[in-house]
Amino acid sequence: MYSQAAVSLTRSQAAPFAAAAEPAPTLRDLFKGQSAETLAAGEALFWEGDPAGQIFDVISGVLRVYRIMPDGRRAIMGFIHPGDVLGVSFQNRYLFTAEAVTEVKIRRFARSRFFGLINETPALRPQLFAILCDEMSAAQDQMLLLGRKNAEERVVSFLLSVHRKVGIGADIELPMSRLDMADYLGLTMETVSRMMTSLARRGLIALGARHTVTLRKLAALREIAGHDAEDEDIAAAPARRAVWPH
Amino acid sequence: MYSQAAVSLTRSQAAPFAAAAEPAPTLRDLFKGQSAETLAAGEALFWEGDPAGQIFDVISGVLRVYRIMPDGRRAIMGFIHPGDVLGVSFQNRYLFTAEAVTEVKIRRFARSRFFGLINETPALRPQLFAILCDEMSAAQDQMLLLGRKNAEERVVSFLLSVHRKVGIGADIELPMSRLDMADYLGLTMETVSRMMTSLARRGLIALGARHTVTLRKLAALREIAGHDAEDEDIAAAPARRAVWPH
DNA sequence: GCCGATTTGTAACAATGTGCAACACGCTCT
DNA sequence: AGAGCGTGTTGCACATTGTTACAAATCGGC
Repeated sequence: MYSQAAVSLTRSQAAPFAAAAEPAPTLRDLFKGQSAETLAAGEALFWEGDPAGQIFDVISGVLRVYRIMPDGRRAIMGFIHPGDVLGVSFQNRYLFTAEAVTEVKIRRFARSRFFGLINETPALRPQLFAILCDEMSAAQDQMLLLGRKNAEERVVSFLLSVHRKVGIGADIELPMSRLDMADYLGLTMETVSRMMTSLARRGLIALGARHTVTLRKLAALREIAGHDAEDEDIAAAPARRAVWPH
Repeated sequence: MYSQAAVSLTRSQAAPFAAAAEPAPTLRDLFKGQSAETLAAGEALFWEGDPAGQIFDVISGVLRVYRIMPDGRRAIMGFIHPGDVLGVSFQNRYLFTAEAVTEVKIRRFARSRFFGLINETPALRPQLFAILCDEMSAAQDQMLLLGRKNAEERVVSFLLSVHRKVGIGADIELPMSRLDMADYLGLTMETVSRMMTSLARRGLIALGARHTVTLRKLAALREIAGHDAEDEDIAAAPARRAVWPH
């Protein structure tokens, strides 16, 4: 579940590098030696405009990344989950703020060292490229959602994408607030709430404890979301192999 | 003017590579040897789902890149201008259709060869990275626009971004139709039309021949667009130097 | 330079989503 | 267990944008 700036490597690194001379390192291996840090819910990891000095491996918890307009309007560009790498696609400065939604555990890595290793290690380059392509792909999905889907479609698309990313059976956890969802989906808190209620009333979902939702009729939900969303599992999986394009 | 998948290198390649042993090649130099092709207005360069076999250097003309929903709704992800490189940020397949808005001249380059050269030529790698970062940055701007700006702000932001990209003095050319603009801005043709009329009535812009607009009060327009847009000239320019992050 | 086709502009009306306010629910603290 | 607070829900009036329909302007041929 992200539209931006972070991409799960659990899949992207799945490519077979058996042919390489030494055991091919994966990007996430780089973080192995780094010590873990903990952020409390609500704490910022970095701010829009900060010099982009580090990249981050998310071990646990969820973050939101967002930009704010001068008058206070907020647009959340994505939610960052465990397994995602955050802060890669910047040149000089971070272009959004990253903030913990829940308690979060991360590992840091200096960008200079990161790009030094990329430069020295051919096997890492397709993986970096894969991250950036996946980010773009997610951003495109989000532009389609924001530009052309109605409120219900947006909410359902969101639920399905969370389900795909971190769903356990038919249940999903939504650790973020309704306001976070609204700022991600280009809606208001109230509209999100109304859509959730409406979906529940029709038996498409069931609202459990606070942040838990059960997707009761996956097929119907996919129908509403309009292609993409969950089908991507099949459609996009091949594209996630981290092999240099050929 | 793009939100997606293509980035001008005229700026990105500006970094001084004087220190390099041999004259450092720039990405766009790669296309030098390729023969130019012409597309008529309305012709597609490639389709969403096609195997991503080539990248393209746009010499002249404008293209639109878009995705279509099963029911026909269309979301334009960006407009591609001369100097942009198109088709880079894909793994296996193109994720959108690219179609000529005007007559277009392009040069092709096989992706396999492209990435081979990237692998062999360290100086090209920061440039590729810069392209991808600029694409992400543009996509983020667009998500903010689609998620949180109203119709007037969207239209003004668009006019300013066209002005920044290809404006001559206060005049801009809008080769695309109102429908194209609408599908790019998440609005309807009629709303775009209304906003343009309203801006003209208030003297902020002047509507010339069909596809020509004069920005009469830049300051006021920038105020409406809400930060970003045109200020980026100053803010983002440093980020466009194609140096490997350090 | 004229004619038909296409695109754009305008206006009346409808619908979706918003804004506000009241209220309910659930969690935490004591 | 109960008070208090933050968060979520719901109803209603309203605004912005979408729809529909039609008029006007522009373009592309001939």
